[in-house]
Amino acid sequence: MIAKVIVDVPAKQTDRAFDYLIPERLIEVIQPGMRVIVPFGPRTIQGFVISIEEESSFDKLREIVEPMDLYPVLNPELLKLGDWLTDKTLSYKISAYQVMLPAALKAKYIKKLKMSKQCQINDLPLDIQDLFINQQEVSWEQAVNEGLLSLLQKEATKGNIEVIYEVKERVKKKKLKHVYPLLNNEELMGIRDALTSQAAKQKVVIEYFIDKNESVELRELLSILNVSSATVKGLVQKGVLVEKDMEVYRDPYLDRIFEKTQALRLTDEQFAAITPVINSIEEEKHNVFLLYGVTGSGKTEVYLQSIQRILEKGKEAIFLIPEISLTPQMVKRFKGRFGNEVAVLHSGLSIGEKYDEWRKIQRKEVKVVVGARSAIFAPFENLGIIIIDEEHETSYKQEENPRYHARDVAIERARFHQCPVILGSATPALETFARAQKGVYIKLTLSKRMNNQSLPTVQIVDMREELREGNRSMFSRKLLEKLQDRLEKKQQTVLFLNKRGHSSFVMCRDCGYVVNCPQCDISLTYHRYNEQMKCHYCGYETHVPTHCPECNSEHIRYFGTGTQKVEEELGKVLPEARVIRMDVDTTSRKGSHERLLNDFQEGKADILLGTQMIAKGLDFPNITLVGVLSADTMLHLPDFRSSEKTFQLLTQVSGRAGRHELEGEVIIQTYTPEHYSIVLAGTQNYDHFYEQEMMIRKPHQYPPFYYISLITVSHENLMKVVSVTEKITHFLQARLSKESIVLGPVASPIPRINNRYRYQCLIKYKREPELGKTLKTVLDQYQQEAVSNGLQVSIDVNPYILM
DNA sequence: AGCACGCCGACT
DNA sequence: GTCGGCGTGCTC
Repeated sequence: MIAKVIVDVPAKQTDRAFDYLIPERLIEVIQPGMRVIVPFGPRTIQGFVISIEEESSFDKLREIVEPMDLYPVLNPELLKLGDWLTDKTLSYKISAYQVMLPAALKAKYIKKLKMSKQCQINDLPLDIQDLFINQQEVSWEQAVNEGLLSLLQKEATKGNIEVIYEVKERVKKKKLKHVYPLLNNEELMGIRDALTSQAAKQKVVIEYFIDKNESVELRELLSILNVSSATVKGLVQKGVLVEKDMEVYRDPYLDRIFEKTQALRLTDEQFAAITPVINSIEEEKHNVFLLYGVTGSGKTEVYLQSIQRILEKGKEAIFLIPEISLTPQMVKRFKGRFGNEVAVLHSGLSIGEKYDEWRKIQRKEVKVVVGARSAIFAPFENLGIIIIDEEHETSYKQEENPRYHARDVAIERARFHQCPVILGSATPALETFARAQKGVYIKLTLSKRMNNQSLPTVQIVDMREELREGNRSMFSRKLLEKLQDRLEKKQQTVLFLNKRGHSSFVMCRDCGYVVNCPQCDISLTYHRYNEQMKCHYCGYETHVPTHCPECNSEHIRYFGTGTQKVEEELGKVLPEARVIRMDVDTTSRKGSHERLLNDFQEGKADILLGTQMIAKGLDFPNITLVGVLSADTMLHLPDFRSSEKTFQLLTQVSGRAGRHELEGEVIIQTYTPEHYSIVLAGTQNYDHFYEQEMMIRKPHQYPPFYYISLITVSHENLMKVVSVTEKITHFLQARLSKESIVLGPVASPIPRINNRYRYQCLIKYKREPELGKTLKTVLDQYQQEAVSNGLQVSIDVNPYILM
């Protein structure tokens, strides 16, 4: 029997199945979807069996060494999905399979040197003999470090030394030692009575098991009975007890009790929204729904009850949520409703923890997965629904290969399972809303907040005006006044600082010189804790200069506003306010995110100050004021979606206020109060924004009117980059239809990263069925060059970031 | 991706 | 004459 195997070598030439002989003893064992260890050239590597066949056209077949799994890690659906993913994202098969699995299943390779069997230690040169005196094998690294590599290689050609390649699992299954008695109570009593008085401790252990004749964790037993492991070992030797390793899960939520919650009564609107979903579930029909509901309109309850119905039908559900809003609050809602039917997958978990959550899914021990982007690949086999909350979030798009969008994968999987998809948002992506308008998706609307609470009132403050009237602080008078008011009323405020596109850079106040990265054409970001400036792209780090390198002025310092700075300023203007700051610095430690939010919820602070991460999901009754310190920082990014992103963010943040009994107020500070995305965020009118934005996208031929694909070329040599990009552009212009637009070559918005120049070519098209093939030819042509001369070509179909 | 094979310059 | 540079091509 032959296994077709995709090997773990992400390269153009190896991006196809290789045939392997299945040895006799493994014929019943090896199945499609399993990971196997195979010889590949001189190495041994990991591979995925994609199918099993009778024969092969290749005549020098080698054998599979061994399987790495007891059961397939990829089911037939996921194997097929891998093909689809490869096709859509122009990525390698192996990368597609790897992205669908937890990182723990990615192989680790070890290279070692070993003395051959026929070789005696005296046959080796003296320098090497030391190495093998006390050990059989020497790691490759050690050989390199001790500079013995060339000597060893010489011996290897003589046949005295062998090079071994080993495939290792990245993560071990966590195991705990358990013990249990082999005998029944009567026999145990017999043994007990036969024990001499010296064996008092053994007696204690036996009595424990007489009382409780079942398996117990060794460590626990030792601590309960206060005996040593030697005691237990003695009994094991006598054949009274047995030890065995029991596999356990690393459960990040182990000691937590989740209060059981019941389904809430739906409002009329919620009921109207859920009905078509339920119908779709009952009819096992594939539909895509857009659940378009204003902030605080109770979308989550609709999700929960849809999932409830899926569980009643014995099916499974995937619930996606952006990493940033995968808060403990959210987890609590799911675990509270569905108990241990829920697995949670997010980046805060260790590799081992993720692996364990994944195995719970694989073994059908859970029915619901709550997770960020990659949870879309949860290995369910009987999927009943996929829900994507905050579907407009850009984090659903993976920015490395394979560059997939979770929304597309969701729809593909749902099509396979003939089940519904719910895309939920108060501010849908323009593409999504357009499809809903066209009837491709079914639009379900929640226009009212729960408890009939009105949306918060929004005021836009012109910061230029403030400046003109002599207020140079970062708080407008209006915001300050409201802040004071909330302090007096003992109500809470959320202050939002949009840092994206506004990181603190170092600038000379005399000549305007900005410190840039010497290798990448972007400004360095100032980090206060070590007084250093760092490049976001290549990691270059340097001290803040004391004098301007251009004009030698001493007035060189950092600009821009960080959360720390705001916190300081707050301390000056409102010294009595208690502030909790949430940003990457204060939430990097595990669990600190949760702790800070808990503190805020419990009223231990008056003001919650933070970045993106507080824009979503916060749902605390006492928040009545939201302040946005600078609304327009991301408006000037070189991205056609910047207005959309600004509107979405402002609307999301505003939605944090007044979600319960108390009414909410929002203050948005801006330097461009006339910009439509800010004006309309003020009225919180998405429909209006949609129309306005569509009117702008249309003449510029941007999505949703056109699809786009982006090709980025990079190389150390600027001329090379330009000429290759030019060639690609011409090639595409010749190949694509007249209706399509090929733009370029142009310098990328980040024209240089790590000393590599970057040029790009943007394709806009409405219908281009052969585009995938054409782009693949471009990749085939130039990816070969990558090895020989360092040219890199990357293609992003439907990019979210044009950089 | 690794690695071997193979063909040309600068050294014992 | 050989050691070693990296261009080329293969891995079931």
